[in-house]
Amino acid sequence: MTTRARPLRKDARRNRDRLVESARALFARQGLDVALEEIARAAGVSIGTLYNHFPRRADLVEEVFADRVDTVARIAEHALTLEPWPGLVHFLERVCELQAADRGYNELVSRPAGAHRHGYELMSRILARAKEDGALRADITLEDMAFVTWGTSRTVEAVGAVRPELWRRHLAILLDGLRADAAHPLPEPPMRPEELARVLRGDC
Amino acid sequence: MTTRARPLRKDARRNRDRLVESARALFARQGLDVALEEIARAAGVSIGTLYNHFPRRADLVEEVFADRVDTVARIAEHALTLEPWPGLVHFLERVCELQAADRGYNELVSRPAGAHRHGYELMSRILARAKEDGALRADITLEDMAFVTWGTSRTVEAVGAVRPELWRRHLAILLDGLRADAAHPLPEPPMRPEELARVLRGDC
DNA sequence: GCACAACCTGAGGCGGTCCTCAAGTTTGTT
DNA sequence: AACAAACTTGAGGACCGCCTCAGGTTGTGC
Repeated sequence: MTTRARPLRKDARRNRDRLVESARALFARQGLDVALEEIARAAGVSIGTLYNHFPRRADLVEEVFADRVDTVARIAEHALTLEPWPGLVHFLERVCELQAADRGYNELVSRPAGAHRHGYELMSRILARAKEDGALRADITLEDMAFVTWGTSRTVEAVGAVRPELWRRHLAILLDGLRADAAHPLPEPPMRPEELARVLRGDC
Repeated sequence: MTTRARPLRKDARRNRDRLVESARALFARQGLDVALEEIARAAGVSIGTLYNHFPRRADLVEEVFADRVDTVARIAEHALTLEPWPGLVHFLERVCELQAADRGYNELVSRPAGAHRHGYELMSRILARAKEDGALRADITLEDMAFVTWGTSRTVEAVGAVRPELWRRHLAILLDGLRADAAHPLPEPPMRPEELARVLRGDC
């Protein structure tokens, strides 16, 4: 957590908030690689001030997308109130909607390096329920869900300008591939949790 | 075609070949955004010479990946000699292998803008056969194959450093989603050919 | 072996982003 | 009101990749 020893001076607080707000808007529209100077300009603040508050770009990114952790958790909790399979579908659809609505978030979750996946425990439960129900194939693991994120992320970004909702078709095909009644043996063992971690850290 | 009125002078020919060769290697390892100066250096040639032969980066990219058109066509032809469903599987696996083996090619086929998809007619035949056979679901179109490319492309690039073959698992799940026995109604109508063209052109 | 066209060279200008820091301004405190 | 600490400012240096062009070099045809 970013609890500070001293509270910020009120002008500093204001500037910081403006920076986060501008960054949020620009990340959403233009992705995570916007020029920092542009963010500062949009916030009506100098580039030096931006660096005062966020020495590294990653600090700003983290601040901007901190709320997404809660959002995903809430989605997951709601999914758990539905029937097992529809719950899984709902969860994945809502997460993809987040990706489709925010280019920066889409890059964040799909780009190895700097990504952190949310709501592990909740997602595990969603999967476990769907498996017990017999709807989700048994050979799918939590780590396989990364394929859904990565797969749709490219589609979302590709078709965004032409037909923004088209990723739903891609996801639907993928979902049919997750159903127990379609299951054919999978090649390659699933990612071990530690392997996924390395991927997300962007190890080389 | 790049048939020239005059044949190149022999030193020019040599330099051009070296440039293409160096570019091929660097694109494969580092992606399409390598510095042009680095390519020139690797070719033992000045940056000016690179610009003489390839005024725009796209010219160089096109030259480097020209052979892929034939490669994909050959894969498709071979796929047509197999049983319908295994033929489709084989085709998609081989194309993904190309993506996995060459970062530049992976970016080229998956990145809207500058991409051109190969062997349309052949791929159509592969799909048609698999549908007639009853293995491939009937509501899948040629344009849906873009989802396979886009989907696996991100996975390929994400897991390349950790477990290069892991995309096979992603592809297998996707393939199970393409099977007729798994088919559930799809949301969103398929891309119209013209929509796919716009996506690949990178329209905004 | 001469002359001209074809080709090569690379220093340097341009535009862009990152990041720093010394000097100036604002805020909270006494 | 006055002071110290907190904060802001923005010009400017460093780096990078793109691209040009005037001048030098090499190959080819006669």
